[in-house]
Amino acid sequence: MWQDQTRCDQGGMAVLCAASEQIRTFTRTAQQIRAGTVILQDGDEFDKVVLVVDGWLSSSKSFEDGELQIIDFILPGDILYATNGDGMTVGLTLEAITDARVSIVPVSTWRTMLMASPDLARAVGRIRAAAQARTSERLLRLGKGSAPTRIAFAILELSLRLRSLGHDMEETFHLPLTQKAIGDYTGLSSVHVCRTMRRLVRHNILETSDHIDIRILDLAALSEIAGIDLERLEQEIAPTAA
Amino acid sequence: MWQDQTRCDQGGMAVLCAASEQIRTFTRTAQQIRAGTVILQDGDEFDKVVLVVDGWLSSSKSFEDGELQIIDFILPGDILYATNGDGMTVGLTLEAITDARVSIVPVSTWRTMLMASPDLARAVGRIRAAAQARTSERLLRLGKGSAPTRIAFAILELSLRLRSLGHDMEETFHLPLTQKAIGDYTGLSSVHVCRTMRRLVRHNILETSDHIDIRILDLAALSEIAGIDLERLEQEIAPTAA
DNA sequence: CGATGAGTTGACGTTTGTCAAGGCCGGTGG
DNA sequence: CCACCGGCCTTGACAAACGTCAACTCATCG
Repeated sequence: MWQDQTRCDQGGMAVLCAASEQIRTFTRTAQQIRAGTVILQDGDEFDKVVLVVDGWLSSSKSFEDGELQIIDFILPGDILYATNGDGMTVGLTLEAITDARVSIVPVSTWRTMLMASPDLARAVGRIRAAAQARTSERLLRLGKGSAPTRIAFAILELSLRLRSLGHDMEETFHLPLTQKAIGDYTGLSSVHVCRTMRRLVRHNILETSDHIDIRILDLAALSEIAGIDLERLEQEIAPTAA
Repeated sequence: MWQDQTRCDQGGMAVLCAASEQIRTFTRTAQQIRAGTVILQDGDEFDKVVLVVDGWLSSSKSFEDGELQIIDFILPGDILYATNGDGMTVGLTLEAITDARVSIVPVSTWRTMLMASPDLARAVGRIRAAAQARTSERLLRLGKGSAPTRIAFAILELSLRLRSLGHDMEETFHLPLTQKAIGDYTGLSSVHVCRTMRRLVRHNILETSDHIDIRILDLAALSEIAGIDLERLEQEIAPTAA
């Protein structure tokens, strides 16, 4: 079981809490969600803002034939604006990957909070900018990247995000994901994810234990395969305090 | 040459103008950009907001080897928040596809405007939500869609966006794009774009003239190939007045 | 102890990219 | 006016990447 729970006083959550006392209230009154629960279905009516306090969520979309694509993983301190351009419905399925705690805030409340605290508004702006930058990087790799590129990038992206939540990058880190989930995130079949990860292990770039506890052995090589400059990526996708 | 210029009193631009007198000022003082001009380079320092008044822009990212992915087309009435999570640099290359007119607004001015006009803030929220919904749909198709699915979707997405700018869907519409650009948008090679579009033409789903003036003959078939319900897609990606 | 679900590996088929050649069109310079 | 050139589209032949199917292992759980 995944017990290395991230704490709400770190990463994006810390930025938010620093910016607004009211956010801290939300972290206390957040609702518990059990792993596997579907919180929102693509097409539902919903116009609120979702604040993740703890745990991993995924937003996804799928075709009618069942083919599913994970749009993003949503980690503690992230904010999900899932509502469509019509302002009434959502275009994403939101699911808890691990046990999680989320606050669901009506837009009117949210807007009032942003108006009341310019610091909070700036912090939220940074968090949204970071999410958008991540999405752009991923679009590039889904469109033009090979399987190794996509997987290396996913691993580095998630390890950076975990690091900003207080994990150490030198250590082995655990992703609460199956290979199928990684495939749904990278647009690959689970079989090909397996093959590609085995190859990275054989080349002494990664080490795995329990199939999905990952330790990066050769960060430079992995970054090159991912097609990134690690420091630049961190600037892009890690929201900094305003 | 592309002369069917969209006008700033339609679509998203109309929504914005209705919400704020100040926006109308920006549309008058916008700067002219010539087709082909690179406005921003991935990595530049830049923390302003770009408002498109007229013409087509593209935002893109690329690998060091030159492989390029168009992240989004930016049409009149769209707003580009290109700044990264660090609040200082941009993670996108912004280029004018056609002659264009854009306003570049400092974030402080922009924030002040949003604070001053709740209507504007709501309209901007809708426009951002629509852009995000479009991106999610495209992520799904880049990850799990076949070439025909991606191309059919791109055509329908763009035709919907043009329609909300006042074009008629029954008519032939012109995309100011080469097949290479469509490939960069859909993550395909230009050769495969060509093949796939020829096949759609042979099946009497599309008709083309001048290679890229498109008329949709069988909207139902195209929607099915794209994997969408046309009405639902319009709800998602067309910002409605708040 | 069987059942289930995840990972692993091999064989094979399909989709898509790459390379190459040719055609069409608009522009440019003699 | 014409020859030439460069882009872009088109098509075919071939190669590479990735998905699918199937079988096996292993750990977990009831």
